[in-house]
Amino acid sequence: MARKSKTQSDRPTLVDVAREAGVSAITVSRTIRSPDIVSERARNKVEEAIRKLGYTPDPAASALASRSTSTIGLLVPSLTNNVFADVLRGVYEGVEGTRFFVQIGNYRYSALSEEGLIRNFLSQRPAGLIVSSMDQTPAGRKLLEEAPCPVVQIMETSPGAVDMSVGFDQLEAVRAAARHVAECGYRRPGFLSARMDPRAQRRLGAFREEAAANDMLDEARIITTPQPSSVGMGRHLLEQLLARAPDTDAVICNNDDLAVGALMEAIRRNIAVPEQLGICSYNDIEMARHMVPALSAVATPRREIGRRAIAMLLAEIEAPGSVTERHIDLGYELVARESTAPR
Amino acid sequence: MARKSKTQSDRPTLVDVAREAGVSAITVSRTIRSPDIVSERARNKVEEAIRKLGYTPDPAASALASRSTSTIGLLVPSLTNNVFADVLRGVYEGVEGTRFFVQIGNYRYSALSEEGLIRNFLSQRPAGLIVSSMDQTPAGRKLLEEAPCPVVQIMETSPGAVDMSVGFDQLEAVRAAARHVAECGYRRPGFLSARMDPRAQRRLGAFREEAAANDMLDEARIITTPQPSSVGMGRHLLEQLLARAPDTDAVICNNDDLAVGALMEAIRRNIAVPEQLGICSYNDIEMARHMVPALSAVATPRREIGRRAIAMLLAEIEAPGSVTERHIDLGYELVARESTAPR
DNA sequence: ACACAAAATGATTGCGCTGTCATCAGCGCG
DNA sequence: CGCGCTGATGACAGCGCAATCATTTTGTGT
Repeated sequence: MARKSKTQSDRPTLVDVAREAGVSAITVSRTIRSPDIVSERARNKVEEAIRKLGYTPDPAASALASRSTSTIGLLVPSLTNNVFADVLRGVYEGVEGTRFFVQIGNYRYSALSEEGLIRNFLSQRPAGLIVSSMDQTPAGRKLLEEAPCPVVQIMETSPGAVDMSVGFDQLEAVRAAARHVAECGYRRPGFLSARMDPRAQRRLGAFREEAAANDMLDEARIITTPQPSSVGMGRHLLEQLLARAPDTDAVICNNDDLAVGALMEAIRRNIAVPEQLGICSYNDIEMARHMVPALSAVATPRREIGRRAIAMLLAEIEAPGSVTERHIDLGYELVARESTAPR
Repeated sequence: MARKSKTQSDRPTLVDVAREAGVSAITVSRTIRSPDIVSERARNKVEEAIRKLGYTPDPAASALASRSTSTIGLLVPSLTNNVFADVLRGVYEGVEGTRFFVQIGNYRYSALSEEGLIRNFLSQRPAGLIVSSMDQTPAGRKLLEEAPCPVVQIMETSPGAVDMSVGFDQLEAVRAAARHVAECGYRRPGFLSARMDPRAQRRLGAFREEAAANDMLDEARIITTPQPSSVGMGRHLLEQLLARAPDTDAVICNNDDLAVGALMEAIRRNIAVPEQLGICSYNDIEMARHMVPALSAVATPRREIGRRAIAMLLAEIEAPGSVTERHIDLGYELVARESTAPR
């Protein structure tokens, strides 16, 4: 207990390094955190000692003393969803090589557990937070507003963002899909959607508006399920759609899984795509373009969202207030391929 | 500086709660960590005080004092790969509701950066570690052997596992695929593989053996690339294969992306699957069974691997040495569907 | 050579919690 | 009625680092 740490079988500490290098502990701390304010002589000695002892800083002690960590919290509603898998990749690309690391919280599309996770993350004094929606509970929102760290909300555009945001106009993107289908000459489009979280609801709303504007809204052609999205679900939903409205001539799918599933179901039934049935997907993951026929889709910048979110966060962490462009709209792109065609 | 923490604008501490509840700080600590050794009276008072003050423990202080965290490190070679996405889901399912949380490290199929990540994670005093291979550098392996926490190696079966392991026999699984193709009567099978990490290499080796045993090994039909796997890559590799060996009558793909890509390329070229070309996939992600034709595949227990790995880890953390079954073989399953058929 | 600013370094203290013992109350039992 | 025992509680120190302020060294201009 009273032994000097040197005698402990444990890892070396700052003090051990300091002794080895013949400097004070704080100098060691400084050569690690801001080498430029330490003389070259001292720096060399310290670095040598660190190498010799195999020293690595204890993040817990650092966090306690400095009252902040190198953790960036990332809240996503799902791990299953390909969309967030892509966002995640972008995020990890962005943190790679920095001193930060990411911790993922999955709130499973439950605003309540999202609130819990926010509370939980915040209690860890994170360096920054990325959250995947604007749909927090009032308490959750308040926590974010008062968070002692930068916060980036992703996926959608700014209205109501707490601090910073990166995304695109999801509603406009869906409208673009509906418009595209209408412009191709399809007159009786359906809409398939799984997992009806608030964002999916809003997208459906946007579809309704745009369809109505083109005088082709028919509630019977809107098929949704609260269950998770999957290729199998896409097949199932198309099956339902065709049972309820056999004369449907196009279908907009709320994501790629569903679109692939719908396409496969159409092929099984010998329904010609795009002639008898147009299919337009949402998000455009890599496989969509390789299907036969290749899927038309609204491409969304998922990976880029992750990258930019991290970039903003890091900039703001290094120099609070330095980020001037606090709300980024990355846009979307309608990519017409073979699964829709002018008729 | 000399102010009592009460005056600080900051969050309440253990001491604040203790004062509020009229007990000592350590009692508060105990009611949080092991409520059963605290009298009911004290527990109630403390819980009340915690609620009143909105206290949350500071994990950094806890980690420093107790010399251990609630972090579980998860090292994966890729975030893009669907296989690890599934493992990840299993892992997150497993930690949900526990006091632990997962931190992911992506070593991008580089044993060297894996070593760095191991070092890095270990310096955080994790509660446990999950690593996705047996292919560490010698130094990396040594670190794992001496790790002061339980370690689970996943994906493969035990030979050479450092501590615990969960996986299945990858080589036997590939052999099963080759055998299946042979049993269907295909005589000139090819093999497509992307991202030739050590595991992929070994699988290719197993294919070679089994193919040779069935007298149908032809090096010209083995097409690999160091690049990442994707559906597009699957199309590309099949294209190469057919250019080099047009009489190929079946193809075993090292994962589902490639298989889907190969299938799509075959469809584009009007090659009848399974009649002219049999396709057998590896892993069997959800979409594989929904393709037209449905893909035959060796199904691997990815999600279950994640779940079991966490389960073992948590058991071992709670009671070191309590886990008796330290090497779990979850097996695989050959699922014959439409993309292969007896001829 | 000297004064003075700037740069480099150091001593001290405390972050919030838990490990380790010591203490104390309550209880059954001879 | 006091003994020892168990279960509950507390006092104290220290985990390893960084903030703060004090001190020393170095460099600069005249």
